Amino acid sequence: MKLSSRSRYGFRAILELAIDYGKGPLQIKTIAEREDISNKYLEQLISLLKSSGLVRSVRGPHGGYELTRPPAEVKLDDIFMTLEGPPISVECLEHPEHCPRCMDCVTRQVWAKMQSAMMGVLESLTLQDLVDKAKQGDSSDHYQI
Amino acid sequence: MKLSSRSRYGFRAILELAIDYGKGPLQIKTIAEREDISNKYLEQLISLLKSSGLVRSVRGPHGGYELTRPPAEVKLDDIFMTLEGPPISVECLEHPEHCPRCMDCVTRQVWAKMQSAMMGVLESLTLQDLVDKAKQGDSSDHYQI
DNA sequence: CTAATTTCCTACTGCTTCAGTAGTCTAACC
DNA sequence: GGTTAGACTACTGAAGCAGTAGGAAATTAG
Repeated sequence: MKLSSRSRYGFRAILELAIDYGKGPLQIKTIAEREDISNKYLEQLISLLKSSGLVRSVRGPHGGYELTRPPAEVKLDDIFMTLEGPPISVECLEHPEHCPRCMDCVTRQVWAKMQSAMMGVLESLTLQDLVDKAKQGDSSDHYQI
Repeated sequence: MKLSSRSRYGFRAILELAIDYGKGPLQIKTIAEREDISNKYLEQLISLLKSSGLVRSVRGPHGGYELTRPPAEVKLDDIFMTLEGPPISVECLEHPEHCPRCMDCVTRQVWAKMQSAMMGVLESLTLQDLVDKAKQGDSSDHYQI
């Protein structure tokens, strides 16, 4: 159950968009530099976010990407589902009719519990929460000598 | 984040061992038949469980496998870690020194939360819990007309 | 109109992991 | 000593990951 770098990079990228929300579009190469991600690869990841409607693009000079909604209205589960799909994806969770013993399958209940535990975390957080935490971390740096 | 069939099969197999705990060793082919898993593949999965100490083997005729401890003493996180490794494995969670920005990385905190949410579920359950649920499911079948 | 800038789209590639399959070897029991 | 189990190693097709590459299309500035 390794987390893909698609998710890791994707989250960091959209967090940059959240931090700069309201300041106009942010370009791929800017994000790529800040987060030290390959330009071309990041392009694909952001296009995922775009096709799911979380992000909007502006083409041409001074173009780039920006969030379609304010960070406070973007829950992390939307992002995760876009980049990674359902956490703990199992055939019998998504298509119960597929497995004949599904109804009384005990292990299935375990997967379901794990899945809802993860979703609980993701649903309880918004991009704004992350932005706040990030800024909080920044300001603590100012106290350094 | 798809759950591997290694975990799915492995859990179902060790659950069979838990159900028959105390009745002597259970053979690969028996488990394979009951759970409809390839004989040879199951062999490998059980050897994983064996090498982590959860399961013991008896060779020769009337041999097979059995749990080393009673089901009530086997927490699900032991099994999961053996079969699948840490849930949401990320380099920066296991080796924080690897990433320079780890200390104030906000996304890292999200992965950590998700991981502990999943571990919480797995640590709160034992094989005995699954056995009880499975038997409960069985007895409810008896009420069918 | 044109050139520059930026996103958009598709294809390709090396690598690793998954999900098995196959075959032989070793231990235990009768 | 033969049968019945597990033990161990190697191999394989398929899929997904993590990029790389290259050009097309849109937008803006001059």
